[in-house]
Amino acid sequence: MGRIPNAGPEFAVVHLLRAVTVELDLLGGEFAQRNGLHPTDLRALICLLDAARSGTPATPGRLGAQLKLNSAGTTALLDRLERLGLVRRTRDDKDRRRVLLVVQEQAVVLGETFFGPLIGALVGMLRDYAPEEVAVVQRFLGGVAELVAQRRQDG
Amino acid sequence: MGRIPNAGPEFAVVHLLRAVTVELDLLGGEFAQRNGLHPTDLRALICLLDAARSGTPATPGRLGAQLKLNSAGTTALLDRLERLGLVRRTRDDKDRRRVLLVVQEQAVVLGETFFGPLIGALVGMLRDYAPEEVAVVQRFLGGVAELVAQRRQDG
DNA sequence: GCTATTCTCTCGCTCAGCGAGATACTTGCC
DNA sequence: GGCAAGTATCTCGCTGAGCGAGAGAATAGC
Repeated sequence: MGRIPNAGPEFAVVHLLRAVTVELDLLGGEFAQRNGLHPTDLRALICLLDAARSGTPATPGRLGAQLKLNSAGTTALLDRLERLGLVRRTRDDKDRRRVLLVVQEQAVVLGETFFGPLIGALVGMLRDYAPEEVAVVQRFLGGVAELVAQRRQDG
Repeated sequence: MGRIPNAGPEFAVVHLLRAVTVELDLLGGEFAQRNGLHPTDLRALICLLDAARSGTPATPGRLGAQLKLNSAGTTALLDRLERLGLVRRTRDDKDRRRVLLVVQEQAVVLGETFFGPLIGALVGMLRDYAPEEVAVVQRFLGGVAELVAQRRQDG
């Protein structure tokens, strides 16, 4: 092909990064399928668990925006999650137009089943890294996240 | 929450890694939509471009296996890609049961449009890193890819 | 009170992907 | 050679995720 230059450690990093995301996607997809849910459901669960952890109130609107679903798709998604007993809808008494999403215990367990071992393995791997090296990795990942987020904004 | 321990630089790395994959997924999805194709189509394109680059002959069967699609889904995917002029099907004269997938110039251009700027930005970012630091990042990403791939095999 | 707006849900639709099975070609065994 | 078994791809009918349009319910601003 030869249009995209393709040599040197920088390009190795790019390729590895892509390989990592592909592998993680596939892992997530397989886990989702084993547990009778769809990749979107798993992503939704991640968002909801993150929101719960950070104390942000979760609502259908917010979730739909994060996942780039329209309202109809979001409703269908929540119907699935509620049917599986992972989430419960509650009316917000402060603003009764809103629905608050309460993550159920089972969802936490599920998230743990998926991420727990992964985190464990990763932490184990990082034990072989010196603190400065961990800091480098951290700086790099932060940079990539920022860079990609910026590209998304530029459209 | 509190079940998943959640402090220290290792956990920052885990969270960043997840954030990166989520952002990259979303970026890919948005790019796909802008160009009238689906996330799966983009992933297929990546596989096909990789195969072309490495000289591996691409066939529907191989592609379907990589993307975890069954044969019907793979056929539909290729119909889309062919209709868009990104791929052409050719009979293999060595084994006339097979179909060889030829990536069209337009697909290369498309891949470049997506990855080119991203690679450029990443390479730019890596200019601020010392060679040893790039090596650390490389080692880390390689380790993660291997780790995830292994987890996928254990099922 | 009345209109704007905001948040969620319902309805009808399109189309990606699945399971089952058809089709075409190759390989191996007699 | 000819027939059975195996392999690669495609066709058909279906399920269901997600979209667009718009309805319903509650709030905010005048």
